[in-house]
Amino acid sequence: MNKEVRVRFAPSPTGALHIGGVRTALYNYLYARKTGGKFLLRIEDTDQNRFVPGAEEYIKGALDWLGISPDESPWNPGNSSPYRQSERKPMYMQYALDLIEKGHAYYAFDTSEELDAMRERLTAARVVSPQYNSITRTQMKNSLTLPEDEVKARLASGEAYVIRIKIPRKEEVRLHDLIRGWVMVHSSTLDDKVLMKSDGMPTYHLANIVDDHLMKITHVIRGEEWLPSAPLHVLLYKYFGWEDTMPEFAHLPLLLKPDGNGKLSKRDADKHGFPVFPMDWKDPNSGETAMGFREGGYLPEAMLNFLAFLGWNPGDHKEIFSLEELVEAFSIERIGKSGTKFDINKAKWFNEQYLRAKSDEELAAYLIADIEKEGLSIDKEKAAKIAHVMKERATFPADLWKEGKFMLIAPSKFDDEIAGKRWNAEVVTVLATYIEKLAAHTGEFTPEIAKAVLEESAEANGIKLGKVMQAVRLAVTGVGAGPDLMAVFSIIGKEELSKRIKFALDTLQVL
RNA sequence: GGUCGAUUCGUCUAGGGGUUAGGACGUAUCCCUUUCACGGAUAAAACACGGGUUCGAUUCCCGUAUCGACUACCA
Repeated sequence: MNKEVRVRFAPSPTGALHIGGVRTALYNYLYARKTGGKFLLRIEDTDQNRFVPGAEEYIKGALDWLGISPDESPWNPGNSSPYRQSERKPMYMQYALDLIEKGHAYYAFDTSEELDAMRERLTAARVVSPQYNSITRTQMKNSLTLPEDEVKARLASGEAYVIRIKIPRKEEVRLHDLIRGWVMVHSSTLDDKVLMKSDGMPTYHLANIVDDHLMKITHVIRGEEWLPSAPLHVLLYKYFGWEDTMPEFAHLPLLLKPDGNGKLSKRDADKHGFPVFPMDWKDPNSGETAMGFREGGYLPEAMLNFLAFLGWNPGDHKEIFSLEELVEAFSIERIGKSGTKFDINKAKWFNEQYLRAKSDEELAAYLIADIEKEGLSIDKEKAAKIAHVMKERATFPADLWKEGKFMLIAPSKFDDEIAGKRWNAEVVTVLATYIEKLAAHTGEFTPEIAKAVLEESAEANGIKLGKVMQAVRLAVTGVGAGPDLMAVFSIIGKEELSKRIKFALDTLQVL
């Protein structure tokens, strides 16, 4: 009895895929996997004016990066081809005509000037919401008001026209939403939406219903911004006679700005310096590049985890979920109703968790790439050691090198504040002794040995090691903070260490 | 303006007619430590308001307020 679940993500290729869209895709993916169903990607490119080159590839790339690639899409079609609405163009007219035949739609010949004039007239007459509806359509140029002959003549002459849905004057439209329950809307508040545009393309409303039906979509999971037009869609299913197979609806809460109110937008990204797009996006028109999470150093598994929790939660206290675990735990019932502010701090926290969970070897690869970008080189083993001591303090892979540069590059200057406070005759004595003992030492230079030798150097001069540690760190790294110093010594190696200490001894003055 | 939706710590949220209203991020303090970070511990921090219903409401109902979405031949 239960048919296979089929869900779709249906973005329009008008630019970079917004992070909110990515979450919608994720929820669709999770639901499909959870139920053993299929996740399809349909490109909604019915607006030829807004087509942006590269946007389709961007959408595909973003989903691939996150590992939530669709089961059916323009690139790996299933049995519902084509997956681009522009390529499905020839299919829609017959459905619109069917609606006209049934008396649920009509031709309209009004020019945009006439539409504007109508709205102005209504506004002037203080009509609350000026729209093309059951009242106003009686005063416009359409197949409901014009004589049949004239309509035929106009159509035959190739005059531009649109097809509009004929919304009933008085009807209660009931809509069931899996997240919000029953929503009731009166048809008098709906307007006669355009179904077929004058360029022969369907609008979203028509295409969406026809395609979802033909593609046997069982659940429509989309953003809350679609809730107001959902009653129209319900009406369309009814008029087509597809009520029995009408999909279930689930309208997701919106992603909001981190401060103030409103939908999260690119402006917020610029304002707060965090991305809202999954990957870098170069706008082909303006030439400007918008920052992406991927290039910003966010790990795909961290993004997935973070995004999943924006509007959904498993109901227990577990927070770190792999994709597989998300699939297992996911349910539409546990999706929240209210809008969610975008908290980049939480995203960073997730990133840190996943970064630390990675092996030293995996992290070393990032480190090596960054190091080679600067024309330097390092062997894998050493890179892994650096990754090991640096990963606890990194948020992004790039931090490994950014914060750990001193491992390969000797300091050329020293933090003045620390120097002023900590650099003294005792340190100089200890370090001078240390260099000597280092030179005498043979064999492997482990952190333990580095420490033992340093302790000897201090004791030999009757000085407590703890008192001079900060200054020792300063001498070798140039700064007052960093990972375990003895581990650093071991990684740097005896020779380099001695060199750095000599430089410090020559450079820093005891006041 | 109209229609629809939403409302628990600063943020993400759990919960649900009787609870010390729980967790996480962030913040603060303490511990660990040669520093910073990690880690551990602790703390401050919330049921928008007003009416009902009820022995009892943060929880159910109704209003109000606030916020949001939508209001195109865009999706």
